[in-house]
Amino acid sequence: MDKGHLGGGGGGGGGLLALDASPRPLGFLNLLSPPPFHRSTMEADDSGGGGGRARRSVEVDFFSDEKKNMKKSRVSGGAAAEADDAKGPAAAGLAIKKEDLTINLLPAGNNARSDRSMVVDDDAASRSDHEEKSRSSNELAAMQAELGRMNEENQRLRGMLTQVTTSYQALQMHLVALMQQRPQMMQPPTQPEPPPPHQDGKAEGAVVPRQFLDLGPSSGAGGEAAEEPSNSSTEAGSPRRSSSTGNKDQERGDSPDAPSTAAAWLPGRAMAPQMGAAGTAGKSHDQQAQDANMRKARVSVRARSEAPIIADGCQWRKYGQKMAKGNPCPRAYYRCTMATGCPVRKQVQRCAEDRSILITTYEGTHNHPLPPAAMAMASTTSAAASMLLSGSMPSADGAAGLMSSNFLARTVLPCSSSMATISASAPFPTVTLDLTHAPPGAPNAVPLNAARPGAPAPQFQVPLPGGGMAPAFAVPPQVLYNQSKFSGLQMSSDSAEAATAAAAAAAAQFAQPRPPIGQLPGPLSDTVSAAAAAITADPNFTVALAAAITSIIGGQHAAAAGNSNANNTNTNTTSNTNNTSSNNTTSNNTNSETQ
DNA sequence: CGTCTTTGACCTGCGC
DNA sequence: GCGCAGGTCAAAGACG
Repeated sequence: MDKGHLGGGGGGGGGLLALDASPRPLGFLNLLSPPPFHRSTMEADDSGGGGGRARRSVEVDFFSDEKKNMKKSRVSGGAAAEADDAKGPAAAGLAIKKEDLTINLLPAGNNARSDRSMVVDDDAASRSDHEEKSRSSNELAAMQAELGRMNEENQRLRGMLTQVTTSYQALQMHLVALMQQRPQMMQPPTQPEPPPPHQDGKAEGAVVPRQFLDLGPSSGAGGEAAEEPSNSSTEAGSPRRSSSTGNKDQERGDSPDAPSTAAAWLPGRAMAPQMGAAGTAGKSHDQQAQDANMRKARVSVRARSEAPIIADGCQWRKYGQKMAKGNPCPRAYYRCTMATGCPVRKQVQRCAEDRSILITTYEGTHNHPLPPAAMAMASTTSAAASMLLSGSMPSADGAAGLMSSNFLARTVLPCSSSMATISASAPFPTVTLDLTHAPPGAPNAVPLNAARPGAPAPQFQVPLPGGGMAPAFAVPPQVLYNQSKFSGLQMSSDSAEAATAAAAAAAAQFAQPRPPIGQLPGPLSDTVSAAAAAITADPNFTVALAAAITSIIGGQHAAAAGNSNANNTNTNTTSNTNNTSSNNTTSNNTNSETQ
């Protein structure tokens, strides 16, 4: 049954449901990616005017508002644009909060004033009445004072957020740069040019640990990154062996060197060629095997969602659909289109047992800058893949490796042994992040789309830590936390630190935001609580607040370390991250515990 | 007209 | 060697 394609999926494109769900699951926050605010996915853009992407899929984008704004700047490529948007939206989000605040609270205040005026004019008012008025005006004053404070706080947080966003962007770019560089360094085998002094990651002592940690992105010699050395920005020009990932032509092998390149990252057919012909190019068998595995490493995310696809911040193009054996639901194949030659692909399929569960499997590492919104997922997946590969690399030591991987999984997700599973038995090593099960203490498996009853089938935003990108699931805090830890521990790579930091922030987010609000003391408590409730009811506010708090927390950490948040991160990134990672991880734990 | 989705055909790997 | 299944290609059609 080769032709197992579903006849219909979207039938010609119907329409993308760019639902603008104002009510967003409070649970989702993308830490590192400041842009959680504008989480507008590229797909969202499409819904607007761009090409016919509208029909792409029924993704729910909670940030469609921002999206609309972004739409104008839509962009083709926009990494830079994204960055800018990241800030803008974020600010916008905060601004909105203020407005909401004003809307919710001022009315009461105005009324109060009116009442007061009336009281003044009305001498006949009873004394008790007068007292009551006075009291209310006092309350009003208090409230206003409180409001003012909140506004100031808001401003402050906004500033911090902006700062963090900036730092984040810088870090991201730095990471990308590193990722691009590394492949080149590790590619000597396939490149005629004389290898730098220590090129080979395997040979270089200093690099070894690093490689272990960096698998994801660089995938060292083999990862997609390796395949696409540095074509992220200038893919077209570089002579680079037809940047495997390059354009379709190249992918298809049209290009002269297609065999080695195109095949390089093409899963099915690529592997063989890679290991065979390409392999002969010069890599040792071990190296080849390693590369192959890296390429094959997959990260699967299981989450409940009614949406056909999760918005992970990246732009995907569907290139195939097939019925998979043993599952009545079709499997859809998507390819990242944010960059021409991006090797990243993902498969989306619903769980046969529980169709409410969406299984998204990522393969490969982006070879281009990612919008903040996409950083979390990307980093997480690459980190997970890295961990997986490093731990289960057949060539290294199969059994032991696998064991260590599982160990890591357990270690990383102590709260839920089922949260993450690592399988090396499959055709390709796969890490499965199961977000369908809430860890102990958590409300319980929270249907992502059910996070908010009234909300339209959402797409969950997965606050994956990794450097930021947050895929898209509205997961329960606990889940996020675990997720964060998972990523944090897993990633030893540059992104790992970011991820870790994000994780910490995430943990903190859920931990700190609300309590304070609910703890407002005094007679104002009721009123303020009501107002706060109204305000916090707005997902945007929650997100913004969480992000702000996150930034604060991050700042504290940084301060502790004697560096700014950005510096801290950058430092980690540039230097060897081992210690840093662990530190960050620790921080995460601490934060989470705090909560 | 350009871009994206659909979907039948094709390729490749794997088990028997 | 054969059949099956997974994965990808690419022509055709749909959509804005």
